[in-house]
Amino acid sequence: MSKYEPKEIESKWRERYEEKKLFQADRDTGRKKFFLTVPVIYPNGFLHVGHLYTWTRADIYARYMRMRGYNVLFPQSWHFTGGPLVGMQLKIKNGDQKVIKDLQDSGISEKEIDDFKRSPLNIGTFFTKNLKKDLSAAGMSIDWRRTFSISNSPYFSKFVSWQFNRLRDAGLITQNTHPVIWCPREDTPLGDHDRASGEGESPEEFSVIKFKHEGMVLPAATLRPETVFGATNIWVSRKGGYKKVELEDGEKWIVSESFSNKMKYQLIKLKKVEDFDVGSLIGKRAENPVTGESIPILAEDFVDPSITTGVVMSVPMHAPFDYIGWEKVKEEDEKMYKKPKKVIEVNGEGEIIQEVIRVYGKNTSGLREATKALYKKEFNSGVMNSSADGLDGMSVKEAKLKIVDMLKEKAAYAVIYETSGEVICRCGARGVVNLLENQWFIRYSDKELKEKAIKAVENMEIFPEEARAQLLNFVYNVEDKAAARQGGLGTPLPWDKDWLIEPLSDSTLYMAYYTIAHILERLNISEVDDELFDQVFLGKEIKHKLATEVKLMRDEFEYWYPLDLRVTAKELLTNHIVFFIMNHIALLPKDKWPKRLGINGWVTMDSIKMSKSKGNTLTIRKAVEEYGADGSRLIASGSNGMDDVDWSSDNIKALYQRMELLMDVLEAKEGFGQESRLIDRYLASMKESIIERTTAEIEKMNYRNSLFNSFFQATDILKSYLEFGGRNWSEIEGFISVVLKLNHPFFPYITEELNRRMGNVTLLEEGGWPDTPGTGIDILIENEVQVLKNTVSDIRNLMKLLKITPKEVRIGISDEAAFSVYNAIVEASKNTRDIKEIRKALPAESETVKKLLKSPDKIPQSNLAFKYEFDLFTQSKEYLENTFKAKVTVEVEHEGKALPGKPSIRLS
RNA sequence: GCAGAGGUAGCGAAGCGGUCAAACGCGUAAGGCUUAGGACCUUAUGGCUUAGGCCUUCGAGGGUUCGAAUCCCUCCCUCUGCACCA
Repeated sequence: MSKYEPKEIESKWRERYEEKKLFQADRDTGRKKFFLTVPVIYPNGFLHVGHLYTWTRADIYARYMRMRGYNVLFPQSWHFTGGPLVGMQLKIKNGDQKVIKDLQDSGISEKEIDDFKRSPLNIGTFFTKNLKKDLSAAGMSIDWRRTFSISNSPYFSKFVSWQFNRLRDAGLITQNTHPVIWCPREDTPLGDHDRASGEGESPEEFSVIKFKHEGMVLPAATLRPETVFGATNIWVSRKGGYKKVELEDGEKWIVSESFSNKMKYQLIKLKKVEDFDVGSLIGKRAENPVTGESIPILAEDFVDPSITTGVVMSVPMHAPFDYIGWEKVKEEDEKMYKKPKKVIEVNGEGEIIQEVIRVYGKNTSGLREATKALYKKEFNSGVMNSSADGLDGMSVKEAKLKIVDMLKEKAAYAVIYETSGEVICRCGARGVVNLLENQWFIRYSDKELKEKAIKAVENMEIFPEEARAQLLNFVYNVEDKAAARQGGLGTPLPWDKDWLIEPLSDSTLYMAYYTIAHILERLNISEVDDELFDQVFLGKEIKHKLATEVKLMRDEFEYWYPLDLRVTAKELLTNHIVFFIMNHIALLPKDKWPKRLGINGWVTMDSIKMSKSKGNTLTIRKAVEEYGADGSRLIASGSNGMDDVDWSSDNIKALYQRMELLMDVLEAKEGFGQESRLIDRYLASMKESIIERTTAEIEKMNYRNSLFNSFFQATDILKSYLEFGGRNWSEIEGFISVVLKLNHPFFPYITEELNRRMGNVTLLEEGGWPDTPGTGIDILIENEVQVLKNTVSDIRNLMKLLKITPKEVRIGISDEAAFSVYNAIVEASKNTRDIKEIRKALPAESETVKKLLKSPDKIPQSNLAFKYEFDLFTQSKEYLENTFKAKVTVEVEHEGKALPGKPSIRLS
């Protein structure tokens, strides 16, 4: 048994590839080009095999296209923009043990960690260096000469500035307010990764309805303003302090102390703040601005003064908490407390409020669930009833919009923001919503841009096809995107240097930058300006000081662009991919728009998505160490489309085992000869069939199907060939050589090694993809081998059934006449399954005809050949005798049980 | 709710109008190989069956067809996304 040692062999080939600079792609107008990219990497940790999945999918395509003769450019770069690197630096500096321990655990030295404290860039450069090593070790055929770091390259910053200036020229930049979650202590935006808890929470818009009480406003915050018709009372809390605040316009609001502190973040300016005894309100009454009703003000424990205003309107029939509250107070004060009424009807539901409370229970978490369920139900299928004066018969969705107008008209409406759940900063402070003023947006909502984008997506090639509908939906719904922020790393907005362009917005067009990076970054930075980029990317007349270089870059861009394939995981479909497409459309002419997308799912480990936060990662480094690059790359064949795939080391073992089978065959070369048999045709035919199928699948990035054919099927077929007595070395050699080529994109090293062991001197890169005219495909022999396999299994069945071990197996093959009847029936049945019709096509009635036409729906669709069937069985006698340890005779049967494709079997 | 995907043997997963009782893999069982175990190889794995047969299956129910896991209708269920977070 020849054991394969990935480590040595892989590094041997890697060195050779590097020496020969096989992955460096230069402009070559004599060759067709293929340009593909994967997203830039955020270098704040090691990559895991979840990432490897995406990269390998791209690399396979790169290698495939290279074998097809294309000049393939596959570059890779880094993304430093935003908060994570800065955040990590701060955490290390502050001695965050978890972060430090993680770094130590992944083998990073104290000296390096110390280095990280000094600058976030040190972290980035450390990881870029190491990640580059890991990706190369995993066999990525990347041209590293064109690499850059977004937010760590002044040249790239010039490029982004140019991009934003041009977006602004096109009227696609606008300014507006924008809510973000904010740490009031550190006075910075509070991104997910900076949170001790509350990951995924986002700002939520609340309506404030102004209830009036003695010249003061009780601002009740709600997500469901349409239920105001059913308000029975106002709740406040006894737990927190309240304030009376005076707004700029003179309105006096009673709000919780906590809210009074947050109002400045919501751009509500306060003239005066004074303590207020909320107890003095209890039992008093407030006026509902919509209905004019006077309702009591009561205290209730479930009101949390730290959320929104600390003032809540009670709508018992539409809010489980309120319902429970009402049940408590209704006895006490019957006369001041009117009976609650329903204002929303849900078709087919009766007392829905009681129902949800019954189902979910009366404890706090139950009521929370009940609230969610009720909101969902009423929002989606609720209709306002006659208690909602003016909105009667309107769906809740409509009513929600309408009530806002009504409230505005009565000057009883305001908007505030609150976090959708509790967010705690790592510094310990509770996050608030900050309504940022003058935030810069990219206007992705622009109608013309959207229309173009939709057309572009419709015309793009997308693998898998399912992703298209989703993507169209996202493009259709995309809104303006806040494009700049304060803090972190990034390129300043060219016209407003206080703002830094945020990570999703500075990485929409960088694929174009790859085409020129290696030239641009050699120039004198002070000479790199907007005109230069206009001339390179937009084809403006070249009259730059650096005209020679500009011309060079223009040529590069013209040669390499458009981007032929973008490969990403599915989570980027909703944001990055949309922005990427729209920026291309906004800035570049149509012939430079992206052509193809490849979307994939995630990698799971025991069915849980692999991610750093879940702690179930296997780094690329470790995977390659343990399983070899080829073995690790097997992950790419996990799925055809966007399905998630599970990391399985069992499959990797199976891969190497099968590869070793090929090695064994190669080593046994001396045992084979030139003897030519019928089964050779089978191997030759299957070789071409496999080429055809594999090519069709790999072309569409259906790697699961592709590998199934090119490797697992192929090795099975070779096994069958040998079993059935195939001995022709040149057939075997030709077959294995094709198998190696077809699998080279997946497993570059081991295929390269085996190719060498076959005595081939040329590298597979130069060998080319094994195209086939398909003329060698002989479907008859493929069918007949199947007949042989079926017959073997039938014999086994019979032996079991009869409980005998035969001394002799006699196999009867139908005569030639029967085969021509059979084929005539097959042909005829392609047009009709009407037995009478089929009979018409046959020369004469016979036993064979009768048997074959017994059940017309069972007539196979494949033709058979007498000569093949007879010869195949005859030539396989040795194999059959070995298998059954019995004498085997094969004879032609003129009258008997035998049917074409179903030889008769007699055991004795 | 909207949008997308999907429900197939113990499990994972193909098949998407006709050799389908359903590829392939895992699991399980038997045999071989081994001192033994593992690995590996072979075979079996819906039910019944002493000559290759029959019966019931592809979420449920209807329909179209000579023929349906595959097409159409209705229903039930599951998963993913609905953003400004990288």
